[in-house]
Amino acid sequence: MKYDFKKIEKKWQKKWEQEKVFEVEVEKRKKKYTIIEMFPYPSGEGLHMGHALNYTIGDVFARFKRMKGFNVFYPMGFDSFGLPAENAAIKVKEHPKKYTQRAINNYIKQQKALGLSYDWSKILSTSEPEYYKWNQFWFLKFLEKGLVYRKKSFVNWCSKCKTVLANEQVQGGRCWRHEDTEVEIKQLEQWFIKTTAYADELLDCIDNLKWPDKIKTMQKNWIGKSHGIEIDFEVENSDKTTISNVVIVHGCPGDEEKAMNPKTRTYDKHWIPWIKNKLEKKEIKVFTPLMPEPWKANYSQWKKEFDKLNVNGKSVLIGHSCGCAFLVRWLGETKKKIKKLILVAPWKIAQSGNAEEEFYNYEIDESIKSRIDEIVIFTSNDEEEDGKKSVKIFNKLIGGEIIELKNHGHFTLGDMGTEEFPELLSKIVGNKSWPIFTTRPDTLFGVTFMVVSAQHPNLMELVTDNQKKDVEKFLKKIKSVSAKEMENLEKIGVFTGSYAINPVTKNKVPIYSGNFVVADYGSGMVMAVPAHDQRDFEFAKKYGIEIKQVINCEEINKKAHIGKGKLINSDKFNGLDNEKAKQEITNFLIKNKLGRKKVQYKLKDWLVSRQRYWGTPIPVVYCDKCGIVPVPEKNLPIVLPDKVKFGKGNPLETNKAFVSVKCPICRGNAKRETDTMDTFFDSSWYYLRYSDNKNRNLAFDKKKVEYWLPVDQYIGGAEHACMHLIYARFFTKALRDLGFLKFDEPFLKLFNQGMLHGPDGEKMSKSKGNIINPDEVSEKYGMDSARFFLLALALPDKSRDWSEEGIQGSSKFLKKILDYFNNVKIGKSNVKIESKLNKIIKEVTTQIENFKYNLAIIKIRDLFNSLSSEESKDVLEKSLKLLHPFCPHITEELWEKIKGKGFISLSRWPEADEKKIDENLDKQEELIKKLKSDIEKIKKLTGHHRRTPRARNALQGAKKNPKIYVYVLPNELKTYQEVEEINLYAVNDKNKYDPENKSKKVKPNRPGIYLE
RNA sequence: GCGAGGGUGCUGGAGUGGUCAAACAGGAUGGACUCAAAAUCCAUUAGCUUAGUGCUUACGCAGGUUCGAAUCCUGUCCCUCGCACCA
Repeated sequence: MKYDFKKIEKKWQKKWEQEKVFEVEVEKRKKKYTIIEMFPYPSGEGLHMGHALNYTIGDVFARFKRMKGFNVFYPMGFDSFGLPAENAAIKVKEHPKKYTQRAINNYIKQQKALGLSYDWSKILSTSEPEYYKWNQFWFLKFLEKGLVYRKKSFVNWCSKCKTVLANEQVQGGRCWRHEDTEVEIKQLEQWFIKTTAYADELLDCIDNLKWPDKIKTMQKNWIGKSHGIEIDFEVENSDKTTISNVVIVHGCPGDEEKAMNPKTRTYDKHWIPWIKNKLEKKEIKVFTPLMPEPWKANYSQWKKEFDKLNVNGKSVLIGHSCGCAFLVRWLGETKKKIKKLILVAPWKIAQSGNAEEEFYNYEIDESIKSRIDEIVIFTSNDEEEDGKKSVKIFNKLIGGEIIELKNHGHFTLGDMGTEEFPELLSKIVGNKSWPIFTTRPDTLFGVTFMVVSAQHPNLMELVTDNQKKDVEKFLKKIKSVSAKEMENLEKIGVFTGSYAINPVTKNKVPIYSGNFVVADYGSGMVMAVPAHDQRDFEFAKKYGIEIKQVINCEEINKKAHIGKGKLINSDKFNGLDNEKAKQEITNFLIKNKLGRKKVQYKLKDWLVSRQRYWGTPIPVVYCDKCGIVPVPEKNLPIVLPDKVKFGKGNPLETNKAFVSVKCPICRGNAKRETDTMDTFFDSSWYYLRYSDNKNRNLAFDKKKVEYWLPVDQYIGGAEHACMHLIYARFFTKALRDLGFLKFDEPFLKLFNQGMLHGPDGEKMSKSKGNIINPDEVSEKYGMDSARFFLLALALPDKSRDWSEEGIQGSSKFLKKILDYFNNVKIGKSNVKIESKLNKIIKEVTTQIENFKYNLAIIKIRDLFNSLSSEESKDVLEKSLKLLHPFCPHITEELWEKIKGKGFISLSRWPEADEKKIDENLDKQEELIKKLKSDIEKIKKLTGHHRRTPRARNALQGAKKNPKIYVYVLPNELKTYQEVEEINLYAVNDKNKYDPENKSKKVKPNRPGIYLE
């Protein structure tokens, strides 16, 4: 019979939709099960068969869990912001909004045609203001909490995407979207999210997740936690010890210090005496002038005092707090040239400062930065708000490097908890000390050189005039290396001219710049121990650097010695086992304040700003007076303007109406941020929004989120291991700490589906022309056939190739089932089939539970193949149910036929009845099968149809169409009873007819056969 | 280089100590049906041999453990995926 699959599919898809079969609501009493597939980016090209496979894998699971009695939450949405829409807009001149809407509509249509059981009422799309309003909301919350910050740093830029990229989006030095495009390193100011704040928790929770091990290890490696020690190495650059003097201007204390004597007052204390002492030991002249009446500081009085000092082009000026305000004003007025200006916790806000108002109220002269070699501003994460504002004010006009330290408050003794301020010291003397991270302190005595990253921002500070040419040549050379060569690049480097001093041996070792050191891991410089590190070894061999053995082993010739051993050449640590030495040396360094224990992560903060249009606008404005100002929550969403000009850079920049705004604080003129958010921001929390997708007042209702989330089963590709999946985990934790969520992890279980390749075994792509279109397949064979075929092909997490014959086979099988149900007589079933059915129910249930769909399908095939022309209604129903998750349409159709009403989609999954399972029946069946096949063979060889040469041979000496006698053991008589066209005897049968004594050879399960 | 997972018949892919020449499917070959084809059904599909039981060779390669290995162990080669100079 012919079947109109398309008609059946349409019929049921319509019914499911009309009767809202898959729509769910919070039902406190029912156990929920949430299944979410990574939502797609709606591409204009529509779905191909590979997508169909991905969704079907989830759908089978959802249908199964639903039948198992769970309140199944299975929504779908669209990750609709993103570059392709914008690029299409530029190319075909269609607005991204239109393009996206069209693509989404097409997706929905296609997805519905696949027979997926989504609850479409929960749909969302990230490019709608109702959604991205909450992106902006989260951004502001993060900002408040200090989880978002803006920083100038070295970032990755893709020239094709025309935007910066997050670390996670750079793969092997290339853009994740453009495998042929090497990213450029640029120094830019960008927005970052402090994912590193959760590095430890992200790492620790991984083990509790039921995720594929592969993904778990990938994430662990990405976070890359390692324990080690940071050792301070003094760095010497003979060219740069050219400071004539250092002047430190203290801040302004409150009135209470007026009466205090020099011993008890604090304003010229905290780190000032310490730094003075340190510098004087290095024979640097230090002035720490006491300014007149600092509790009511007056600029001209201070100036009089200050002018007494010899400030010249080689001076370093340091200010603390309002001392900074003084220095900047003084530098502006006198137009003096100096070497360095260092502002420590600067202050420029009159209302909250201790000095007279006129002291602060002056215009900063921007030109001073042209007269100073280096400007540095120190601040702290826990500085007061006005202090932070002051930093921004100074930085905006005179620039300079901002160094934010942790828990230093206003850099007074109480705030810092110590008078030591080594960061300042190193800034004054020009990075005189570098902290070096190592996990091998046991080899410290074997350090024979240092290597600093060629990309390090402070590299040039180490380079002496003599070496400048060489270094520049080297930098040029490594820049021209193509991405391909990067893969097994030779380690090369160049001497910088500077030396480092080993803190324990006091040996002077050369500092090289090398292409194999990562700039932003550790401090960007490594201590090299060529005897015990392969990389260092190669480098040392190449440049003829000394190789000093410190762990006892054989002569080192071709390879470094990496393993264990006892220490040698290591002074008082000699003879120690190297593992033991690690601890001892670490303790020694800590005791002598030469180093500290350090945990180092590979994970970096997430760069979220993008210089593109089609994304969520970042909700801040830049005000000339107030600096960076967050947009008040009540003004959200900041809607992306429709009317923009595409083509040159970010269209938002040229949109005046969007850019020019009033400052929310001072009402003055301000500029809106034109960067948009990385679309991974959108996808970091969409699963939460599903639970309450229409809420206009909240991102989601707490009760709804708490019922439906976290996701029980998440399904998606492995390519997101270190991107989406880390961001989403971070988000969940951050929102938890902001009080929005109660759980720690978004996705309890994760399944990675495999990929569907084209018939040629290649990845499906338009350019290869091997794309299989689901619409066409469904037209030809029906969607159920396609689903059945795709899932039968391989384990769902393995990749597979599409094949036309394959789907024909599946289609045949389904037709057979339809035929069978059209002809089957409903009556009684025998014990055998009952046993088989129950056994298979048991197997299929666990197989689906464990995503072994292909094995489940094998069993289901076996089951249907064993059904006879008459079966009980119960057997038929249960069999259909087993098939339903895979082939939802035809099973609904057949269900209607035998049951008359209701949806099989909503029926209960069958339970296996253990009592009915009889293992022996199976074995018996096999024996019969074997005997039947033997008889078949004999008949063929002796019958009329002998067309093969073999059959002709075999016939010699045998009668045509002989009678067949079969002898079995008496207890097996019953087993073989049903084999037709033979004469069956038990070996001890009285009536036996056995001229050749065949019965003597009969063994258990092995009948004897005699032909007459 | 490191980490993870693999290598089974013509193909996809089951199988983790005997019941395995190896599920299930696809392909191929032969047969039944038919005037013929498609569809359907049946059989065969490592080699030799027998009516049948039998024998030989096989689960990347080479060894080992065992009464017995696709399955356990050791070494080795190859493939796929991920990270990539992380100190």
